[in-house]
Amino acid sequence: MGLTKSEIFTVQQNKISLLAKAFAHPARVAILQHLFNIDTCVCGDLVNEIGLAQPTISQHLKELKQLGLIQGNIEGTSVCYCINKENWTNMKETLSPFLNQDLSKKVTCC
Amino acid sequence: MGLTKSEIFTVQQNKISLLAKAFAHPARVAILQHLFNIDTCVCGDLVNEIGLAQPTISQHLKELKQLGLIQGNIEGTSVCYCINKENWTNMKETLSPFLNQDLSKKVTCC
DNA sequence: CATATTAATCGTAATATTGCAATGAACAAA
DNA sequence: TTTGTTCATTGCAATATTACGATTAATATG
Repeated sequence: MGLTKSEIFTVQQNKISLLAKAFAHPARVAILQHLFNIDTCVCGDLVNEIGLAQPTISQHLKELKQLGLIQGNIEGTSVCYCINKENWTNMKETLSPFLNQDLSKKVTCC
Repeated sequence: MGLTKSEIFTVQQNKISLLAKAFAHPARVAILQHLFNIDTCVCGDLVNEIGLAQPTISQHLKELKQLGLIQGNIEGTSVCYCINKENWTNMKETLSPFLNQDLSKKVTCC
């Protein structure tokens, strides 16, 4: 086994879990925070910033790019990464109904 | 390898990634949604509701319980699960600064 | 052209996660 | 006590993820 049974869940449930997976590793959280903190796009200083090897960072960047949360273009010898604003907003709109489910009616009965 | 290097990241980054991991599987998303949707606590109908075997559901419940997002008490032969309101609120407060980082200053420069 | 720089990709090893059959523990009911 | 019900735990197999050395590809620079 070890294979998630995506087909028995709704599209929304799968979407939420895929987006959450992006944040489910501290390196990816750190990468995204760094992309938010710097003024310009990042051009390769992520490897120095975070203490992981270059192929590892590259792999995390690839995952974030595949999800659309970041984007990157080739800029001479280096690649320029930045947050994809539109998709970041869409991500929040997908997660929001789930995270902000109504707690007021809930009774802590156990 | 295959071992996340938690020690090189901040406490906050690790905290965010651990919480995100709770939502990084559609079964756990479905379980939490179900606990929100029903009026009372759930007493074992999760296995019927979601199409996974009982040990699998039990395992996902255990992870959610360890994170504090749900709580459960023994109630006769069955166990009663519900959302832990306080910890759910805390979780949102932990994720919020990360998810709601300021996009307005960002320029999509690549 | 030769060399340096930067980042992606490949290959591989180690650990983590997912899923379930089998079993066990606790309790209720006959 | 015996049986049935419900859920946790164990043990195991399969897949996924994480990490990095080695290599490759692309482009600067001398």
